[in-house]
Amino acid sequence: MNYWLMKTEPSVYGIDDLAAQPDQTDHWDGIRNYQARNYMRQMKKGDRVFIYHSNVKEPGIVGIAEVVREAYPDFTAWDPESKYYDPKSTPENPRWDMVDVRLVERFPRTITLEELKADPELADMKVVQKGNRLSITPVTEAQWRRILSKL
DNA sequence: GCCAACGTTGGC
DNA sequence: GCCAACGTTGGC
Repeated sequence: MNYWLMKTEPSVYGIDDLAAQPDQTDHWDGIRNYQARNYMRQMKKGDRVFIYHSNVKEPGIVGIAEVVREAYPDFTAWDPESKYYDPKSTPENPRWDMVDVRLVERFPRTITLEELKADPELADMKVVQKGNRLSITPVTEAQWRRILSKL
């Protein structure tokens, strides 16, 4: 099993939106960055994902989801009405993928970016590094446990 | 709202 | 294939 961190802006789609879905399961669409897409393609059923809220007063990790369906074409790229529309992606030759995730746990509090940055053991995490914009990053098992221990 | 960092685009 | 211009991300 592998671990990941996925960023999202709660004003667009947050953990509460995931919680509101039937079976608390939804597809994770809108990834339009090749590196993030490639990470997503590596995700396996059962992998665990930290849900991270960005662009808010207190950015940080708010809960855990689980991969329930591995990468398949992101159909929002084919929809001219979608904000994620990409005319270069077609059903015949899809450029972007998504996965399905199910909410596992909503944390009682946010594990803030500030906390993550303050922990030397987490200095290698992409999310604490300056200028990082990648919305999907791998997390090691040691980092995963370290973060959970903060709750 | 600002702006640094970064990815992508397109002219050459 | 280079690189300037542009758009986006996301912390602050």
